Amino acid sequence: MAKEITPRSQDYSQWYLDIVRKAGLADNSAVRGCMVIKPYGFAIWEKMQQVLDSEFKRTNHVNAYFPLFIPKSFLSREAQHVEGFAKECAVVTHHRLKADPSGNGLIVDPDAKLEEELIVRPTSETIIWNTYKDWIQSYRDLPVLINQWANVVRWEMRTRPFLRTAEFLWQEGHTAHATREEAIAEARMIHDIYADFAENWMGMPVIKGIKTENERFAGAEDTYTIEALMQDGKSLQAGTSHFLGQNFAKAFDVTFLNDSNTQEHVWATSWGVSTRLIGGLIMTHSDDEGLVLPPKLAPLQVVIIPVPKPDAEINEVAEKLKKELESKGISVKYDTDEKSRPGFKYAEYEMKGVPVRVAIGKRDLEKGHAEVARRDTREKNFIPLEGLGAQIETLLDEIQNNLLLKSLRFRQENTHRADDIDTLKSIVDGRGGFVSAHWDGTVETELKIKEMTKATIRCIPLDQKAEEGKCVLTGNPSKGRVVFAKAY
RNA sequence: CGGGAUGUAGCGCAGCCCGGUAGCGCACCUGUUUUGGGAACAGGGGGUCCCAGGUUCGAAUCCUGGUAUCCCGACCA
Repeated sequence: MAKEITPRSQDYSQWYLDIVRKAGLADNSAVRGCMVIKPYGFAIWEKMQQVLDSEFKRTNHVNAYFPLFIPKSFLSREAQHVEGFAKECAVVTHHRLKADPSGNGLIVDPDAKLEEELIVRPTSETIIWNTYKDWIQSYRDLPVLINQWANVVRWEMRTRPFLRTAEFLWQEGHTAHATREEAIAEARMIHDIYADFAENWMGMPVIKGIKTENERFAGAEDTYTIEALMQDGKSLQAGTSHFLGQNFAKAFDVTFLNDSNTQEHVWATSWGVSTRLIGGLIMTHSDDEGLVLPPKLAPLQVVIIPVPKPDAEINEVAEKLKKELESKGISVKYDTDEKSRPGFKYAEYEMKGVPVRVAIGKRDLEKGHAEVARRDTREKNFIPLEGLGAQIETLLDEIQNNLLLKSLRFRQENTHRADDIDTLKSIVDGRGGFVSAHWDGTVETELKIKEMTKATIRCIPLDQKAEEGKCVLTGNPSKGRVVFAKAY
């Protein structure tokens, strides 16, 4: 029994915080709203980075790095962009401290005030487009396909580890193109990469769609989003890819000469996923016993536990199995710590979401088998030592598939249709989930529905079927259903 | 940024009302016995009681001011 994790049924938020804490993913820090990502949590992020980074490179992107600070004036160049971010910026006003003349400690030196304040980047469009201006002259300079791995700061009023922190880690891609079509194709391609990553690596099914005017990125013409349904019936925006049109090119005066010698503004995209994905990963699979990780992203895939403690005979079998698994590219730990007993270790590794646990004791050796437990279903089986490595390899694939199937089933069971506002409200107020409903396409209606139900339009699904209908609120004509849900 | 609460050992808390040598559980260290689902016993270490001022012979406790965090709202990847 997991004695320290609050059950989901009792308090979902507390459960989430318990998992983050007890699985050793992150700690609160001395800084409000900022967390310390601990080695185990960071290892998951590193795995995510590896996969995404190689996908970006496969699609011809390169990495670069731009400054943490942005001159205040840059932010105001693009009108909607300022509006979207101004309220949550950390600002640097001085560059020096000095001893407090009236006692101990330090004060900000008033003589060290900056000419122009610097904003700690909430996102890098402005500093990057200011730079692109110098890089782009001709259609031959295009496209520019750059990604950066960075931290950003958004001064949020309320924070939760991974899901919303004042500082977070992410990647942000910023691309420049000669044509509208090419930029849109780029934004869509990245959208596909994000969706594939969510499903095939995280085992987290997502709805691919477009944001409504009200929900889209400040400064974008279109925002493509992936939305995942969490266990508590809320939706998590897991990644976005924006078609920025010529907004930033115009704001920063980035033009190029096309092949017929005319000046044009560049077309842009930007796209990002953040450490928020880790929050999504937790809330998609984990249970009351702790974290559950899909094998493809688990820092440790298999743990071998000697029962009750290591000895020469067990060590030999365990080490051999470890080598065999490692030769298949599987990460393995043989836990020879003699201070804690097997039961403690079982609970510990379940808490940490290690996909497969192998227990080997004297009795097992006599019978020529080992006890293999899978974290996702918590099933245990005795499997012959002969061929055990291959069995485990298969089992890891099975777990990966099972987690996706399970989440797909959950989403299916928690996706409903609503044809009137009362139904919409009762679903949202009850178990939550995705609600597919008609909407008349106006911001006013969306806001009114939000006010009444707390649900927002998560997206207009890309695979939206043309379907004549009436808006759930106004009864005005609608051409297709959109997805409502409460959001994180 | 509005409403409410809380800061005492690494973590979780009691003590405060009614001022008098700072405690409990977990964790940690040492030892012994244990060991197939979170071991037991014995001994031990660890504290600017959020900060500053005040009242007092004496403050974790009372008073004033600050500050931080958490919860509920509004705002948001």
